[in-house]
Amino acid sequence: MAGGAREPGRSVTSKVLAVLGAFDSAHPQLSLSDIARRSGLPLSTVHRLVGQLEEWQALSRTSDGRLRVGMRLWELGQLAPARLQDLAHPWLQELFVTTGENVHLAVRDGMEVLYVDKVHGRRAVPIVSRTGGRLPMHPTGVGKALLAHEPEWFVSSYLARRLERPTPHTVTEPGRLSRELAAVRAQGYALTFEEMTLGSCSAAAPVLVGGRAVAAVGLVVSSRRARELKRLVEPLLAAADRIAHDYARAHAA
Amino acid sequence: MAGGAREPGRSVTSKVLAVLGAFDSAHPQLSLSDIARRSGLPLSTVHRLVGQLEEWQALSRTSDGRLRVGMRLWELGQLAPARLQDLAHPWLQELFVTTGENVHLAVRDGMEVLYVDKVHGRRAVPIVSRTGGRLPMHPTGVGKALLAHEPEWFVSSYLARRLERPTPHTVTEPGRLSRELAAVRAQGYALTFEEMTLGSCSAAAPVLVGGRAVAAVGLVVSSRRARELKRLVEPLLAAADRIAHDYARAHAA
DNA sequence: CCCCGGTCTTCCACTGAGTGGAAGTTTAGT
DNA sequence: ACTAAACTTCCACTCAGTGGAAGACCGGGG
Repeated sequence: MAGGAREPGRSVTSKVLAVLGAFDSAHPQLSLSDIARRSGLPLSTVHRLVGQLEEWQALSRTSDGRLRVGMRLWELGQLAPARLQDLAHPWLQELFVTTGENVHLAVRDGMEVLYVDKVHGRRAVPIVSRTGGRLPMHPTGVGKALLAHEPEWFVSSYLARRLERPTPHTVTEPGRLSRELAAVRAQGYALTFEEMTLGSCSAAAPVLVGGRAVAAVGLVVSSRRARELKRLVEPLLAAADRIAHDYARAHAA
Repeated sequence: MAGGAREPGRSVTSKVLAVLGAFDSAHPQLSLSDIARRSGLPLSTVHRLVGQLEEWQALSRTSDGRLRVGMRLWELGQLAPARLQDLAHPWLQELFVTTGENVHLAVRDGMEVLYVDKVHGRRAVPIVSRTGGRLPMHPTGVGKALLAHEPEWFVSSYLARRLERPTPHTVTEPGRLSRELAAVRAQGYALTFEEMTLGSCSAAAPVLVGGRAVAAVGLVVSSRRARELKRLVEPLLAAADRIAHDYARAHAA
């Protein structure tokens, strides 16, 4: 090779995955050189790999020539274990119908919440979360609901890190946060007010199976209508409960 | 190499993709040797690739040790162009609320329909389609709605092939099928009765933008309640229309 | 007009990552 | 205990992948 295999030798597969990994919810479309930068691979290598991925429709081009995840990957992604979503969706559905608000389902992944399903109507509040998206745990309702039911050691290692502060209302002080989590455990649900986005607030309940929170259901409403959240807590808890019930039954079988 | 590079030399990337491509909606979980068989790659190669993919959580193991698409790929898939889904979802939502039936959205991909979104309640009929799933066009409502608005040459090449016959009610005779398509064009929607699955029937309407069917909206109900479909056609057409309207507006911008 | 900063594409000589047949190991079924 | 199938490991060979560099392309501003 001219430049030749200088690198100690990463496997090709890991390079392919590095290219794909360059995409995330904050960067859904990238130029060739963006990918090279973000993956740390030489441009010529990225160029070749992208070409091959494009051929298979794992990546596709936007109208302005940038790259984005292709239909083929979406299709593949749909095959991922969907037990939780499948069984929860009808209940989210029902919750949406009774409340008319943004409804979503999230699980914990690492130190973040991962949104796995969402039901929303037309006049929904502009909402940050997106199916497949991630957010930190402490400023979100679902995040708090999940965090409150994690073991002690997990919570303290979460709090030990520097916590992001997306709005002035975000609670980042460890002492106050753990008192809040205790309250969430006690009352069975979490409330947030403009802690993630100015203009919206949320209520969330954990889906508890055998004492563990396997997921959380959240409602997001405009902060003008924050007082209405109280009214919505009951159906929210009911939905979380139903999902937990179905989940437990599905796992017994 | 012991056996060594006998093959003329496919790129590693293509092998990775061949492994992923072994998964489809009919085969969401596969054993190592299933993958080898389906991808045509030697077992030892598959073994290594799968190991690397697993490490990255592109694949994961089921409880019984078989492989399935991992969370990471699902997440990635969520980044795929979702304009259509995003804009259609609220209307599907609304259609579900007014009808209470299985609602889904499909597009044409090649000679098949690809289901891209679905809203369903609890007491839904067991339904074959699944988000990300594919079905042939002629036995499904959405398929007929889409096919009816394809250009002449496409329809004839579709009809020229040997058509599957999943139930005794499936219409496969080219003459009769093209007469049906003409009727669909004339009345603006398609009806099917147990053509794909015994026990369920459907109504579907194309989402027409500039004379082209960019997608189709479908309703599936139990065949016992087939007569009720008539009543549901009106909201169905309305939903398809709204989606078409939003779509056209989004594309103008 | 030309030059500059950026992005994308092509080239090519070298070499180690990938290869796959075969042998060994574990698992399941009879 | 025997058989068959699925899985894992091994290893010598070699070609697919490599990446630096040079070239093409595209605006935009002097």
